[in-house]
Order: sequence, then structure tokens, then C-alpha cells
Amino acid sequence: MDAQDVGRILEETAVLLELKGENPFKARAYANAGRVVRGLLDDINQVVADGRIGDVQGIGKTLAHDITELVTTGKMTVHEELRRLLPAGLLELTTLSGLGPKRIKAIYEKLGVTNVGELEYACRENRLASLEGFGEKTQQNLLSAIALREKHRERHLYHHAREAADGLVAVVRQRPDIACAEVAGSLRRHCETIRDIDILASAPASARKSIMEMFVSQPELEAVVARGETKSSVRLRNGMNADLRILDDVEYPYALNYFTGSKEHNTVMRARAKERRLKLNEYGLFRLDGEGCVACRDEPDIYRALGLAYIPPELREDMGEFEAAQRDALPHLVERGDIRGMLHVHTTASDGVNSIEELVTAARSMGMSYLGVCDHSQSAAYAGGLPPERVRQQWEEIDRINGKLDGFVVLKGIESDIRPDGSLDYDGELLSGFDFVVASIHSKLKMTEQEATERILRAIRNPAVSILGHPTGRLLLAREGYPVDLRAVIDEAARLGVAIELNASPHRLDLDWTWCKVAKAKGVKIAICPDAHSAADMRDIDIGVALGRKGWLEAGDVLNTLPVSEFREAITRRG
DNA sequence: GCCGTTTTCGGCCCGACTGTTTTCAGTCG
Repeated sequence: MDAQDVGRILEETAVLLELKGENPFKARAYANAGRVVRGLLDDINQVVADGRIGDVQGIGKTLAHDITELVTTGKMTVHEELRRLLPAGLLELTTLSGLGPKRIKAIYEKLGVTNVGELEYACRENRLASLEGFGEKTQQNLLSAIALREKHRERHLYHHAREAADGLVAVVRQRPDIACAEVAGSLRRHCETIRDIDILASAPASARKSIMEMFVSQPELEAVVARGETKSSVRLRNGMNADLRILDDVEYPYALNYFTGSKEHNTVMRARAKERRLKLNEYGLFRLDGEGCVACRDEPDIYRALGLAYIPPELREDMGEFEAAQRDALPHLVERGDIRGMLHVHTTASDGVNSIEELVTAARSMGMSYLGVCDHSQSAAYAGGLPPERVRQQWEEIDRINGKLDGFVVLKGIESDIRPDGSLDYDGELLSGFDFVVASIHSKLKMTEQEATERILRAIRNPAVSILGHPTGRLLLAREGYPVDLRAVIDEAARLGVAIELNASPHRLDLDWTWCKVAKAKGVKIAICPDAHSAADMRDIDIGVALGRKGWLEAGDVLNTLPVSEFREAITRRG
């Protein structure tokens, strides 16, 4: 059991406690413990084994006992009891926007609603409107929230799919008779949300039956949907479907290309083949006149045969990649190793779980040469935003730390709230003391497009602002972003020399990859930032890079690939 | 449930918004 598992169960316990109507502070203690556990730098199993878990700030006697029980037995009594007491469907109700623990408790107790389906039915029967504390509008809003959820029902966030898929591929690769195995489909194309996991493997026909046997009998499966010698489908415990296809070595590159897609990309590929009197499908590239097929050892061979430079999977959306490949003008996509600065990282000063020094250690181990601390600003009171005097304290701390560091720099940043009128919540003097300012919207999200756009434009015109944070505020599969005229924002950012964030949190991935290309074309630099609230979250930078690549970004388009001296220059140029 | 202490209880994050009410509870960030 790892820290993420423990964190998840602690957080679920917190939600269940709230639903039960327990002391909200008790619930918060569990939620907080979950967060703290996820941020532990040492292995949780080791910390528990050493008896050090109770020494961790935020974990007292009871939680130390509960966590120890969980780590050693895989179960936690408090959690088990709560799950026995409350219908499992109540948990999913908490994912609906506008519905918190109090209201869920009310509809459960007064209307007997135990899951989303029953809630929808109750709304349609107009039973919520007559419930005390509820009304017509709330009922309508809940129906909209359910509809939004329905729309995203079968999709999953990139990092969840990635983790599950990598695990499955590792299992398949353990078999010595497997020549190749990799993830195909939308995950290979770095799409931000994924429906199914597609895995392709090549193995001799004689070995396929036993490989499939092994695949469908893994313990992590919820159900086996289909099982055959060339294709099996399974449903994972996390609700995802995963397909494994096994082919022979000769077919493998064609199948990999076909099952990676996108559908639109494949259509163009087949058309190009046809122009060359060839036929492309998942089994090969066949000659239409004469016989036989064009032998391709790998995907680059296929592209070459069609007169194209090799197109990386993440660009295969039929969004300009063919024209570029034909002219041999494909971008040299940014790589994780190009990133030198870890920007937009929260510390214990606001709502992060690690200290600056801990974050420095982690960032260095990830090959970074600078860290941009960005806690919340003062109006984000919910997140422990920093009033001016605490900002100055943090600056002193950063100076102290920098004095001890060699070959690494901590930069003084802030994630400054953009107020509804577009102003920032510190005065100009304080703002000018930061090395850089990320300006983000966190409140009053319901705006017309015009309001949102003007609010953002005014914010980035503030000369202190270097980076516009998560520009649409979207939460993938959960909340649409505010409507904003991104073209106008990008144009203004280009004029001013302000960078735009590609927030690498797998829940945001905002700026959307489709707009990265637009920003790049206008010369707007993109800052790929993890928006990390712990040292572990900094690994999300990988996801940000994956999406940046999908958005055609090259190292030169990404602000934090610059060495620190050039980074400083780039962000102070606007004075 | 955790923490800190003027140590064994009292406070714990808070301001804005929404939709309900007719002064405020619930939710959100």
C-alpha cells in the first residue's frame, strides 16, 4: 500500500464522516492527514514501521493508530464502519457541483436518495423543490450538474489512465515470449482524457493463448468483458476498460499505427496510400497493382513509404501534421529534460504540504536548476493566502536558503488572485518585490465571456504580471472553464510579453493543447507548471510536457526551459 | 481528531456567492 492509497482512504473517510454529520473538524483532520500522507518524502510503510507516523504534523494518536492499521492490514476500522453505515452511492454524489455533505445528508434522510440516478429521478419528479432549504433553482442546477457528469461518464483523466496502462503493459512485458508491447490509442496521443486503454503486443501465435490467460486473470480486474486469442477486453477496478491485442511481429507496426489513430489521422494516411496505389490497414501496406506489401519494420518506415517524415503520436490529429511532415517541418518537440525550472509550487506557507527546503531537494533530484515558489496571495483566505507581512517573511527565508545553495536558485514568486475587477490583491510596491507573479482567477467564476476576458486583460496589463495562470479555470470532467476569448488574451499577452501557463495538474491541463499552438504562433511563451501542492505533485510536470508536446511546443516556446539568468531576463523585460 | 497551551479545553480558514429565505445555511475556492 503506497501513500496515494492511504491518502485516498483517509480522504474518503473524511467525506463519509461529513456525510454522517460528524464534527466537521474531525472530518477535516482526516482530510488533512490524507494530504499530509501524500506529501511524505519518506516511504509511508517505512515511516509506519519505524513508529514515526505519529511524529508527523497533523497526525495525532488516533490517526497514527488508524494509519498503522491501514498500512499493516490493508483496512481501517473507522473507514470500514462508515462504509457499512452509509450507502456507497452517497460518495459519488459529492462529485456533483453544488452538492455538499449537508445537502446530501438531507436528501438521503428525507427523500431516501442514495445515488446519482435516484437524485436525478427525484429532481425530475420535482421532489427537491419542495424540500426545506432547497428550491426550484437548486433542482435545476443539480440536473445540469448530473447532465455534465453524464456527458463525461465514460472518460478518465490522463494520469489515471497512464498509471493503469503502464501497469498493464509491465505485466504483459514480463512474458519472455512478448517481442513488443505498448500503449496505443488516445493515451499514446497524449489526450487529456481517455475512454479506453488500448494495448498492443506482438508474440508468436503459439504463445498467445497463455498470454491472454494471464492477462484476464490479473487480480486488479473487476470483470472480463471478452477473451480471445487475438483480443481480450477487461474492466478494471477503477472503471476503465482495457483491450489487449496480440499480433505477429510483421503486422505489429501497422496495427500500432492504426490503433493509435486518431481516426481523422488514419483517414488521411489511407488516402495518401491510395494516391500511391497502395492500401493501408491494420495488417499491412499492400500494393494495389501487382502483389505483396511494402515491408515496414516500424512506424517511421510506414511514414517514409507515404512520403512523410515520422509524425510523433501526440501530433496525429489531422491538425496540420501532414503538411508539416511533407515539408519536413515538423516541430522538434519539447522534452522533459529541457525543463530547467519548476515554477508555481505551493509551500506550507499557504496550502502546500512541504517546506521550501524539501521542495528544493525534490526539484534538484528531478534535474531542475531553479524553483519558483508561488503560494496563494492574501485574498485566497481559504488556502492560507499570504498577507504582506508573511510575504516578507517568506522572502527572508528564501534569501537565507539561497545563501546556502550552490548551483540552484529559489525564486520569489506568488500566485496572485485576480479580483473580479481585474486588479491584483497586493499593491504595486509589494508586487515589484517578487521575482515573478503568476496571476490566476479563483473566485467569482460565473462570468460572461466579455467579463472574463476584460478581467484577464486588465490583470495581464499589470506590469508586475509575468505569467497568466490556468487561463480558463476548467476542471477536466468536472467543471467547464469560464468562457473567455482566448484569442484576445493571447494577442494581448503577445503584445505585452506575458507568458501563459500550461497548468500541468492532470485535473486542469489549462491552457488547452489546441491553444498552445495558437500561442506559439503569436510568439507567446508557455510556462509549463505543476501547480504542485507537494513535492510528489511536481511529477505532474511530465503530464504538462506531454500535453505541451501535443500542442506542438518546442523547447524554445517554453519559458521554463531557459537557464535561470535568461529566465530572469525574460520575465523582467517588461518592467 | 489535532494542536497548543495562560495544559486537558477551545479553536480549528474565511469571504463571497447563491438561493433560499426575509436573515442565513450551504457551497466553493
